Amino acid sequence: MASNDLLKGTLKPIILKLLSERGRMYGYEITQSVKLISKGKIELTFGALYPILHKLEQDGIVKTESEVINNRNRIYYSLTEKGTSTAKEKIAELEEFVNTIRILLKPNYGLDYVHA
Amino acid sequence: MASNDLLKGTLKPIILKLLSERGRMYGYEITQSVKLISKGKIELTFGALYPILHKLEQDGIVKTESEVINNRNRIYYSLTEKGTSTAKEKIAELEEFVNTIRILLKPNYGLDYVHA
DNA sequence: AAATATATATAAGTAATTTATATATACAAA
DNA sequence: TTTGTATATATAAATTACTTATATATATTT
Repeated sequence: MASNDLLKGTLKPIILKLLSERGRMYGYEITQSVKLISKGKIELTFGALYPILHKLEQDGIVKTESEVINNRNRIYYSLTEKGTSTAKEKIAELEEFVNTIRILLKPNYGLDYVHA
Repeated sequence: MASNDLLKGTLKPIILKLLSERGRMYGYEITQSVKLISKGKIELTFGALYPILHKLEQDGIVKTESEVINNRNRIYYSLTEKGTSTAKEKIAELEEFVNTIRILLKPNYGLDYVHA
C-alpha cells in the first residue's frame, strides 16, 4: 500500500474532529468510522489509536466513561471543556496545512516564483 | 509555531513537484521557494532537505550537476527519466491524501456515518 | 470447530523529521 | 573593522509518531 508516512500528525486532529461532532465514541468505533469515511484509504490501527487516546486523556483533552455492553467492556471517549477548544485549534491547524499543501501542488504554481 | 508533525511524508513529494516544474534547482533554492510559496508556513530545514536529496540521488530519481558560482559550489538537482514517473506517482499520492483529509474535515460529515 | 467480528492494550522496531553543529564565501551595516 | 546576515552544503544525534507484532477475551457466523 501507498506509504502511510503522510498520516503522521493527522491522526490526532482527525480523532478530535470526530469526537467534536459525535459527542462520544469508543475506540473501535473510531477506527471503523475513519475507514468508512475515507473509503478504506486511511486505516487507523489500534497500535496508533489507543496510545493517542490515552495521551489525550492524560492531557485532560478527553474524558472516559466505561460501560459493559454484551459482556464486553467498552470505553467511551468525549471531549472535556478544555478539549473542545484544543480540538478547534488542532482542526484549524490541519485545515490550514492542507490548504498550504494544495497551493504547493497547484499546477505550475512554482513557476511564478522562479528567481523571486 | 504550530506542530510540524503534519509535514511528515509531504516533503519528498513537494520537492519532486518543484523539480518537475522548474527543471533544475539547487538545495538552498528549494528551501527558499517552499518558504515563499507557502508564505512562511512551511520551513524546509537543511537537516531535512539534504538527506532527502541524497537519498533521491542514490535511488536514481534525481541527478546532479555541480557548478561554481561566485566562488561557491552549487549543486543542481534535476529529475532523471525514472524520476519523472516517480514524481508523478508521489505527487498524485499526496493529492489523493489531501483530498481524503478534506473529506474527513468536512463539517458534520462524520455524522452521516453514525451507526453505519 | 474454526473463522471472523468485536473490544482494548502494550512493547519493540522503524523512519522521517528536528535540533545542533561544522565549514566557507560575499556583502551590508555599525 | 568587525559584526551580522545571506548564501551554500553537510552530517550526527535526538525525538517521536507511527507500524508491526503480540496478548487477552467474548460473540457471532460458517
